[in-house]
Amino acid sequence: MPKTEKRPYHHGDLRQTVIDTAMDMLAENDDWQFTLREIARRAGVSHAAPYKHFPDKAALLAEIALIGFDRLREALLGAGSASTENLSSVFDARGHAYIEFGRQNPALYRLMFGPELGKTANVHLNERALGAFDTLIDLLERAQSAGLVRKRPVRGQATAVWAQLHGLTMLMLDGMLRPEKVGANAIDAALATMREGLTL
Amino acid sequence: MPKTEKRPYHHGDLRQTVIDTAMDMLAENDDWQFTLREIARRAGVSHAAPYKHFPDKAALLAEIALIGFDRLREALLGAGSASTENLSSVFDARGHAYIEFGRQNPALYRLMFGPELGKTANVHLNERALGAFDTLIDLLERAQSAGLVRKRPVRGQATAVWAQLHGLTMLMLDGMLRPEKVGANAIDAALATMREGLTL
DNA sequence: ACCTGAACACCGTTCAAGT
DNA sequence: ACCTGAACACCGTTCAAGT
Repeated sequence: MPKTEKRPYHHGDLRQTVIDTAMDMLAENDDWQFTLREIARRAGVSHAAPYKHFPDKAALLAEIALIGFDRLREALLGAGSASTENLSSVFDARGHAYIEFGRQNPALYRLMFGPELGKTANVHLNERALGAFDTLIDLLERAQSAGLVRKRPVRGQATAVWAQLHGLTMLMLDGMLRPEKVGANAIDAALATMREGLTL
Repeated sequence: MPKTEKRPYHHGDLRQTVIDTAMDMLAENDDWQFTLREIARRAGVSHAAPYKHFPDKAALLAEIALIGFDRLREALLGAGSASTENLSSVFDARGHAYIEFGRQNPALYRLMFGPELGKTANVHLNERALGAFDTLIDLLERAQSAGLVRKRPVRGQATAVWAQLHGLTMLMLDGMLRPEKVGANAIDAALATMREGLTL
């Protein structure tokens, strides 16, 4: 809340304020072009102040991407509890939850998978990103045991599922899934095709 | 070839030189962060000169993205001629050709699907991008008639295939398909899963 | 018709100096 | 321990002026 008030010389919790401000700005555009200087402006501090809390812009981006992956994981786990029964509805629910996360957080999603996180961040990042991946692998293993999914190497299946969802999300955000070209509910149709690749 | 020679006041074909130089710079990095000023420097002209040939940076990006889509289409058409027989090997060949294009032109591929082309370009761009999509739809229709592919709405299947390939390509470029996590040949495995979603 | 040079309004980043 | 102000080396873009 406290964004542009008059502040004493010492801010209090500038680090968190910088992150929050960046998140706010992320929510304002489809693309995520925010600038450190504008964050400082909004936070009411000098443009050099953030450097006391983050070594550089890339470090802030990495921090934010981590938050993004945490939120994505929560959104996925929140969609359908993974009881051994009705596993297929869990797949459906999570597939839609994934794409919906992208639709509702376009700039954040782009940042999470953008090339700006190249070197430094990817170590920590992939840890958490691939946490959700492990959940997917687990789900597929149980679905195979339950006879719901073809017995194939789960890692390959998980890769296929993730790439399918990521691809759909990205093409949607890029505006490439135009209804005239691709059909009205192309996303549902694509998910159905994917399901036929998995299910027995 | 003629890149940094001494030039007369009038360049000759600066427009093409700018495009070529940008393409060269695209090939030098995994990500595509080139700057108009550096292009001008390499081309041996003032940094204002390119503005006589492109209204702004976005226009140059759009031009280059178009070239990228043309090259991708060529790469796809070059991989397996679409005779009615052995359609499934055509699918395989083109799937691999798609991903291989991304691997060999990472910066160009990222630019083609990047958010920088948002407003202006997407009209013309989608025209050509979706040209390849029409080819895919045609392929799927014939494969359905030949009894090789499940009879489902082709647009949905085409969307699934494109999203799968785009997702795999992007995750690969982002370094998210690490062999330790995802298996050594996760891409082939994912493509196999996709094929099982299509074939009878 | 095409290009240059200086200028404007921005960046990210650094660093001595302030509180 | 945390923040500021000025400074540096860059951008993209514009525009009068040069050839």
